[in-house]
Amino acid sequence: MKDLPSINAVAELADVSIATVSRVLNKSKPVSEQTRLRVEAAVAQLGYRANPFGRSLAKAQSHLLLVLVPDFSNPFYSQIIKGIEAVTRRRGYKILIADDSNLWTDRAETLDLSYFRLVDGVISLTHLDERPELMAEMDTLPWVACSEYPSKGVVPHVSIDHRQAAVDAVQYLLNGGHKRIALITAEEDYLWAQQRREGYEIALQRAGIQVDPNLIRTANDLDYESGGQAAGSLLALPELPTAVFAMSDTLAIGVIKALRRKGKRVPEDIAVIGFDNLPLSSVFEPALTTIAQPMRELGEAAAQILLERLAGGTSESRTLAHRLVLRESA
Amino acid sequence: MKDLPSINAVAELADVSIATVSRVLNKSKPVSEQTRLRVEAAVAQLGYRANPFGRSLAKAQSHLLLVLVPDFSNPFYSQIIKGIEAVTRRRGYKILIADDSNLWTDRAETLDLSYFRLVDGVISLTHLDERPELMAEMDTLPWVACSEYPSKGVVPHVSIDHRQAAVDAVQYLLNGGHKRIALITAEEDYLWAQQRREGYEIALQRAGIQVDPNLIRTANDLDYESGGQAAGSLLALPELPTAVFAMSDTLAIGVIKALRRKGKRVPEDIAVIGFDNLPLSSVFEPALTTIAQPMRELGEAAAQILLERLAGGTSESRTLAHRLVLRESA
DNA sequence: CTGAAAGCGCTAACAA
DNA sequence: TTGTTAGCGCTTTCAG
Repeated sequence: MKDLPSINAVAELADVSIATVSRVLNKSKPVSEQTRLRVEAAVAQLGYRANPFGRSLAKAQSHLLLVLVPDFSNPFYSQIIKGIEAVTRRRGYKILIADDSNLWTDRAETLDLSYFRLVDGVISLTHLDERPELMAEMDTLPWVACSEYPSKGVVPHVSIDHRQAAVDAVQYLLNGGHKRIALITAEEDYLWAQQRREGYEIALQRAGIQVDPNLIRTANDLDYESGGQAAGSLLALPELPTAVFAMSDTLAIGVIKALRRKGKRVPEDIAVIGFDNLPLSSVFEPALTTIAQPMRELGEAAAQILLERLAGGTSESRTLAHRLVLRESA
Repeated sequence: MKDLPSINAVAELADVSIATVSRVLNKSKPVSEQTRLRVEAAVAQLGYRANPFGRSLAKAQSHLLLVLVPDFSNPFYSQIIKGIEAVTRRRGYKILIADDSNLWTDRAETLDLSYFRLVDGVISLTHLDERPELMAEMDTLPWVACSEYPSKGVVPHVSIDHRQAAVDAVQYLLNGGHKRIALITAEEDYLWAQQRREGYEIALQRAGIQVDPNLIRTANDLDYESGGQAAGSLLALPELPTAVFAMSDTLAIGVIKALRRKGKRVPEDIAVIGFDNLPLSSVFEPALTTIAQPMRELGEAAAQILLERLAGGTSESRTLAHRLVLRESA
């Protein structure tokens, strides 16, 4: 394409040394008003912008951040990333997004590890246990986990209290008089899935209700169809549940559609409660009763922690508040 | 954090020159079996991975691509990006995503132009007319536009035939006997909005129906509420339309909800047709009749064109096929 | 306040 | 087949 001016061109035009140009560009040392103006004029005239590779090489930092995400077309994650973006951009960082989803399906492909030489830090929304090649990079760079975090270890993380949130959801159903409450869970690789399941069990036990394994289904994925399948298998039960706690709004919607197709009314015959409070959950009919996660804030908080660490600080993990949102489905 | 080994460390350990190390790393020149093995052993032992900044500086290319997107949490765009990611990752490129949405609302903020010094090429999904600071970068780097493209100029682009797609949608309604067909359009900055509107007008004219400006509403945004508002104002009309063509599925859903709230049945009282075929359009009830855009393929094609250009080739613009998807809403 | 020069980690031309 | 060396564009001592 076109050859771009380098710092040398600027120095020459302004009749100063490249060191001086660097100083005015970075305000790293005092420069006399007069030469500063000359340099600025030269910069403007040439349309000069620094080559980031030269800079990164010299300073050993790139102002690039890596966001590791299981699937960024999932609205839950994309909201979080919005939050991350908003705070990092303001501080002059750019984000590199690595979508991990191909990696799960396609065992052959593994995350290109050169990502980690490129960035100053990483925010991970993905599952890390059993990913030693990723965990190894935690000695190399500052990490922060968001929403999902390694079960053991010392990575600072931001998330809601999934266990308590699940207790709240199930308690709400119990308060409504439900006794046979089904659970649609996701693959329990994810820590949040385990914790929500625990919450489900705790709430039932507190109410003196025995956990019935027949009422628990594991969805293959987090999409509508998986929810529908799980609901279908629930409908085969001799005695039906009167309520369903689905671990995500997308699952809940799949469940509701499947129930309706079989002639069940929601919430009259079977109540359904979801999780996440995605934008579409208020649009779907019946509007979803669900646990709201503060997605944008999760992302913002994670970014803030990372940025502070990058600045030499040492911020800690945070737990943000969830909220029970009452609508029509339960 | 931790100091990472450089190419020097490898060279020393393998007892060769750094040039040789570089050669085995890049397979750029023949190296004897024996020394190659020594180098590889050293690399493995040290866990060496090349510093991308050194490499980029020397080769003047980064294997980074920029994706400019109006709002990546919009499922339409995130599907496209999935397509882009899939093909670029396979070729060893990483993508940097710049979300333009803050820029529209927040006039103060403007896209950090240093993005363009960092990447080898750019794929733009965003509106470029009236963005001279962006257009200027087209002389600097290879660009390809996807879905949206500059009205004039020479950027290769990938999209569907929006005009024809709109004709198809409206024709379908006409075939169903509709004569009063409303249009919910979006801000017509976007070329696709203009073209779809043209398609709407063409189809009506061909049917000998006069375009009635009273039946046309411009939504403020592409979200549910905007669709609802537009529908609300349509309902104030003395004579109601019998069908609505909404320029996106999200608008269509907003429209349907607003109509229902006013006691109108869809499609019996008013038929509604959408555009895009987002995943949720088949889940919503009534399931949306809509024009399907091949989102993933759009992204893949755009990425292929860019990659070929980067490789010295000269691929051209492509128009992909759309598809009318008949479901329940019209 | 300014300039010369070393060095960041790598590639590639040139020599051997 | 291998090594030496000159950059790539920038930041940062170190002198002055």
